[in-house]
Amino acid sequence: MASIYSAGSAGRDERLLQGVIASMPMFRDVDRPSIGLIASQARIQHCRPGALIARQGEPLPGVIAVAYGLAKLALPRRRGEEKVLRFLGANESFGEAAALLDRPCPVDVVALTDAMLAVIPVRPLQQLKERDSRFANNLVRILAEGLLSLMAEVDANSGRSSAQRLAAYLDSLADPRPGSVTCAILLPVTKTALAARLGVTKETISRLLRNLREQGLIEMTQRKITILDRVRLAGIAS
Amino acid sequence: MASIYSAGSAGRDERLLQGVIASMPMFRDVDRPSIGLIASQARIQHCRPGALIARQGEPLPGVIAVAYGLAKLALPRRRGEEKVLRFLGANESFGEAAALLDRPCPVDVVALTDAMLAVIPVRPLQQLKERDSRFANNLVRILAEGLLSLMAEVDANSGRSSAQRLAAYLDSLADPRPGSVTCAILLPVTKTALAARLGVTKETISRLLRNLREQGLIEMTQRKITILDRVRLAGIAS
DNA sequence: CGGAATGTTGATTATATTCAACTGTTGTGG
DNA sequence: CCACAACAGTTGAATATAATCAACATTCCG
Repeated sequence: MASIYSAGSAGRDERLLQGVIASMPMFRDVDRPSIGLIASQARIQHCRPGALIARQGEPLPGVIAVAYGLAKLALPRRRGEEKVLRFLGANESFGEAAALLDRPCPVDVVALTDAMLAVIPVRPLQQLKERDSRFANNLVRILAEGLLSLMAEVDANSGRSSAQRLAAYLDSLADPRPGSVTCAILLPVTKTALAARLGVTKETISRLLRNLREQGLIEMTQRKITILDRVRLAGIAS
Repeated sequence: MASIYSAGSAGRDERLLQGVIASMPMFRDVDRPSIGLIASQARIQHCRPGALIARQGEPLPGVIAVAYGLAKLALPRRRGEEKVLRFLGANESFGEAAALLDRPCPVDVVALTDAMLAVIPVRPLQQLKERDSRFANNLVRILAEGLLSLMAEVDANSGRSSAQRLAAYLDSLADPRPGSVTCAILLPVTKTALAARLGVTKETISRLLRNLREQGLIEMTQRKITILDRVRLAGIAS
C-alpha cells in the first residue's frame, strides 16, 4: 500500500503554482500579491495512479487543487472496498471545509491517473480569509455550492435503483445537446471505479451494461459506449 | 395536503425575533444594530404537526430557524415516501446555502410537532454578508461544518446494514456517560419517522427492534427504550 | 511473453421491500 | 365520556435487488 510520503515527487515551480492557484474559483478577484503570498507557501506534487494523496481521519496537508489528471474521493469500507463520493478532475479542488475548521480529512483521496496537484497549506488560507473579504465571500460561495451538490448527490443516490443511477450517469456524460439521437461517450474511469462511484459492485455494473446492450439502448467496446436511444435511456433514469 | 400558505400563523413580535435571531450561531458576535435590522425584516411562524414549511424545488422564503419544536428535512420519493436527511430541533437553522446562492430549496421541510420558527428573508442576509466580515466568517464556519457533517452522514449510511445504523442511532441517543450499563432513552420521533431517518421502512424498523429485544439488548415500551447491554449494542454498530 | 489488473458470467445468498392483514394508540366531535 | 376515524406499529409471506462466491476471459503493460 502506498504511503502519503511515497505519493509522488514534489516541487516548487513558482510560476506554475501561481498559474494553478490563480485559476481556482476560490481566488477569483483576489489581488495578485495575496495570490503570490499563498503560492510562495504552496507546493506542486506529482502522483502516479493509485497514490494515496490524503487519508481519511488524518490531518489534511492543505487544500488540494488538481492541475491535471484525475483523483477520487472515497469512503473506505471494510475489506478494501470503498464508496466513491466523487471524482476530482483538472481545475477542481478539495479540502476547503476540513482545512478551514482544522478537522481531519473526511475521505481518502487517491490518484486514478498520473496527476499534478497543488497543495496549499492551511494557515495562509485561514489568514487570508480573515484579511480579504473578497476571498471570504468566495469561500462562502464555494462551500454553499459544495453543500448543495452533495445534497443533490444524496438525492440522486437514495431511493433509485442501480439501473436508474447508471442510466443517469451515462446520460450526464453524453453531449449536452439533446438533438443528437445517438452519441459516443468515453468512460473517464475503469468500470470498476464507475461501480464504486455508483455504489455497486463491478459484477452488477457488468450485468446492467449487458442489459442495456440487450435492450438495444447502447453499444459497447471497452470504455467506449455509444448511446443508441437517448430518450429511452433518460426514461430509465426517470 | 397542507400548502405553504396554510402552514401556520405568522407574527412579528420584535423582542421574540431579536432573541431567537441573536442566539443563532450565524449571528455570534454580530453587533446589535445589525441584528436589529435583520430582525425587523424577519417574521415568526407557528406550525402544526405535518405543516409544509418549504417545498423541494421552490424558492426558499428565507433562512429558517427553529425556536422550539421539531421539523424534518426530507427528500421526497415516489408514492408519498421520503428519505429524511436530518431532524431540525430548537436553535438549529436551515437554508443558508440555498438562500445565499438564490437556489431553490433542496429538500422538503415539514414540521413534526407544534413548532415556532423564525423566517429570515434572503436579501438582508446577503447584504449583511457583504458588509460584516464577522458574519461572513460565521457563514464560512457554519457552511463548512454543514458540509463535513453531511459527509459524516453519508459515511455512516453507506455500506452499513440497517441493523448497524439503528444500533448506532440508539447509541447516539444514549447518555454520553459510558459508565452506565443500562440506560433509558426516549425516541424524539415516531418509529415511522425514525425509519425514514434511517432509510428503511417502518416494517423493517419493527423487525429490527424485535430482534434487539429478543437478544436481550433492549426493552421497549412504545417510544421509551431501555438499553440493557450498551457494549453489545455498540458492538453491533461496529 | 507472462503476470497483474480488469471485466464477464452463472449460481447462490443476504438484505430489505412490498403486500396484506391485523392490533394498538390517540385525539376529536357528538 | 365514548365512539370512531386516523394514525402508528406489528407480523408473516412472497418478492426484488444487489452482494457474494467462484470460475473464467480479456486487456494492459513491463
